[in-house]
Amino acid sequence: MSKQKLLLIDGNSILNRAFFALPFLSDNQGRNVNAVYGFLNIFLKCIQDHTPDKVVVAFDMRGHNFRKDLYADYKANRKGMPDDLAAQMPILEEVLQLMKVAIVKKPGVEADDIIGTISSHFDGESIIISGDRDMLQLVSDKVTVLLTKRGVTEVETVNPAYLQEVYHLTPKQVVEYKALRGDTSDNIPGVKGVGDKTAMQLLDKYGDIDNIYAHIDEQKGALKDKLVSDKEMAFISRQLATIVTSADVDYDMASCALPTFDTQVKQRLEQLQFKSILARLDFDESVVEETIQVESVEIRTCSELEILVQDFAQNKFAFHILGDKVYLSNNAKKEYVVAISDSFLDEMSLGNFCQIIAPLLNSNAHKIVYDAKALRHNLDKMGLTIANITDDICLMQYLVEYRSYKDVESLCGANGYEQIGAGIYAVADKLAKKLAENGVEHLYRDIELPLSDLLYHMEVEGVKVDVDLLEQMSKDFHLQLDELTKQIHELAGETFNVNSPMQLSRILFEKLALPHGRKTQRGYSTDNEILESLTDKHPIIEPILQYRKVAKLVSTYLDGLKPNLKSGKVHTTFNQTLTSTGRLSSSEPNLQNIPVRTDFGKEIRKLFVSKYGVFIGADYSQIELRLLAAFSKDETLLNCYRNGQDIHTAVASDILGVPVEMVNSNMRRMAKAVNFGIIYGISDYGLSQNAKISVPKAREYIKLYFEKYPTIKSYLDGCVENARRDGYVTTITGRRRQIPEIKSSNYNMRSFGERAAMNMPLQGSAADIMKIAMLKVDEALRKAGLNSKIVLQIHDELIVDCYPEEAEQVKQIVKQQMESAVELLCPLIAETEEGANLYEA
DNA sequence: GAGATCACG
DNA sequence: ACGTACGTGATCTCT
Repeated sequence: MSKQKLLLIDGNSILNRAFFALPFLSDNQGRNVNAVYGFLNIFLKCIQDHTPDKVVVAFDMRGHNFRKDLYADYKANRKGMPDDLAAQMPILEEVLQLMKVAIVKKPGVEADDIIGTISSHFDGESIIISGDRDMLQLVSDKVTVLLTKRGVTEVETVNPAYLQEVYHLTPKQVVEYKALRGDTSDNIPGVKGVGDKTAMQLLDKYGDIDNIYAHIDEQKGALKDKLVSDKEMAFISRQLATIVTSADVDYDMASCALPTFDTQVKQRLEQLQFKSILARLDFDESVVEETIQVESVEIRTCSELEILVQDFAQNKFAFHILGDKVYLSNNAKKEYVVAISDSFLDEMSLGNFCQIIAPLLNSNAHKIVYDAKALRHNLDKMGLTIANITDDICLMQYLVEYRSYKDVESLCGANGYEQIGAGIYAVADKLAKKLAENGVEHLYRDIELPLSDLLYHMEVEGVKVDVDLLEQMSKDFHLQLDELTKQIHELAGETFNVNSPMQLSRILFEKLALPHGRKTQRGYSTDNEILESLTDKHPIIEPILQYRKVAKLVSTYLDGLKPNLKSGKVHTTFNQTLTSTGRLSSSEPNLQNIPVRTDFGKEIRKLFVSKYGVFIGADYSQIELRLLAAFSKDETLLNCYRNGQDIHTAVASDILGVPVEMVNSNMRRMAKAVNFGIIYGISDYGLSQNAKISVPKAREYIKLYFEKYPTIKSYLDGCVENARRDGYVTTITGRRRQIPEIKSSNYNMRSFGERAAMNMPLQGSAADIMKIAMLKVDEALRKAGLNSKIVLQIHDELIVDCYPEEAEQVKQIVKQQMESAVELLCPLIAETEEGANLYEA
């Protein structure tokens, strides 16, 4: 499991800041709730901005002596809490409890000590939010402190580098600084007469107060007198400022989950009249789940299983395999579990089980499953097949709420089911309702569900690899690598690992003192762009660039392919429920990123060869730009496509104001970059980077583009508006993507949300259309009695492994079906290619 | 396990 | 003034 992120909130500090920063704010009973409001605002903002996995709020408990009694006086001197603020404490605690947020407090332990203790014991990244500068001593590689500024929602993000740069302090020196300077707001006395400057000078020279007093004779005049007379104060102050990281507090990390927003929370916030908070939260309106009691029956004997099979065959039932257990259920309250033995001597041996269950799996009964495609592969290994899968809750969940549960247990668990058999059965009903509410039943039933079946067959079919050529290429490339390595080491004057960006950075920018670009965590960036800018500066660059290219190809596509080979074929896995836009992804091996852009890389494509004779490759021409034209109804672009004109040339002509005949390749390239930028949700900086032009120049092009195509501007603005209003955007089939970032107060996050809102309808609709096309192509091939098979989908491209005698017909079918997948305001064009391997096709 | 880098659409 | 293009996966090194 990856390292978790923990958000720790200094409850009193934030509540206090909010109270003094905000004007009176009345709830429905006329009580002031300004501090609660301010607290929740910053609390929710932090969760949104920092996406923690765990959240804890720490509070002081007033009325108890804090920390060492000796110093209690100083702390007790703090201004007592105004009644108006004290009255808000229980309200806040109540709201946090409703949100199921973990609250930690303990008599005699201060909130900052609680935070210090929890963060220092937490095995992951901690983010602390507080208004108290004492907290800065906790800053480390693993701990970031967000310091509230004057207002409340503005924060200063402090990490060790920032602390050094802005405050010129190390985390340890924070307490030393306080010991000298004091802090009136926190009633830390410090040394009278020592201010900011003096404290810094002293620390700079001596490091800490022990050392200052050890060399006290080096001081003179008034400063020495002040230091000597307040020596005790300095040490007391230091102790006061020091946060305890080993306090005795009880907390359970497992219960520190993210806040939940259910109907109860909503009602309470309505009473408090927190309208803006209500507007930004997505409430889970469903009734609060409780664990649902399920009767779980073990099936031990063959005769029991036989009876069950009889009973279920007329039915609708859920079926799942996990490890050596099989779960069956036709009822949300009861399930049957069969443990399959791997010993053929046992009653419930794999053989016996398969024999009995096979008729049920192939019966007409409606089967409800989790991840049908994986299940089919699983059954394959047992020599079983399954027919009539009518629901796949994994696909359903993906269409309702993208990528929230990664396995069947968590999906069932989230719906109150610990038993997955009954859970799958019950969840299917719930999700069916949600699909209907979201208007994506058609997408589910007519696209994703049948596609799962097609993808299964594509995966099984696999792609043949020319193993001899693979060995040959691997050998050749390794030789080249050795050669290059030798050359690089000679030019560097020492041996080092060229694969290590860190070592390479040292060689290039320290040893050879070449001009460096941006920094990374461990050195200076050595990526392609930087290296290319250095080609003229040193002869070592050229072989390094070459090395990089070859090493990548060898490790990923030659050596990396070998573990995936099964009898001369590779069988990728298409992930159907992973991307946020609705695209597929491919893994083990990824066959959606076989090199194509460079001649050198293209060689790799020769490794993938047709099993039946030839590959037919078919790709959509500029599908996303066509969708942009169609969705925005921009007549200029639509006509361009209707007349079969070159879009990039047309756009170049339009925005640069030159006749089409005058557009040169450079101008066309620029227009192409702009067109891509539009699809990605344009920004001047992004375009400038990609097109290698200045930011003002990029800005100018974007401005010209939108002036020329105002309908596109308003279409894209509309996407952003939709996302802001509804919290999501949709594709041509109604597929949704939630975009919570759009409401973020963080500029970067919000901008990202806006770009995603513009991109997703285009990228996602293209994905939808391709999925429809795949189903149509597959169906048409079978109807025509052809044996050629779709083997790959690469987003806008299909690869069919084809019998030579079927080639012409296949080509025609693929093109025809792809182009007619949906009806748009402009034509959809697919172009086909043919060849014995992926290089040619 | 995270970050850097680079392969693709 | 902010600091960026959208969507992925694999491999390597270093912590």
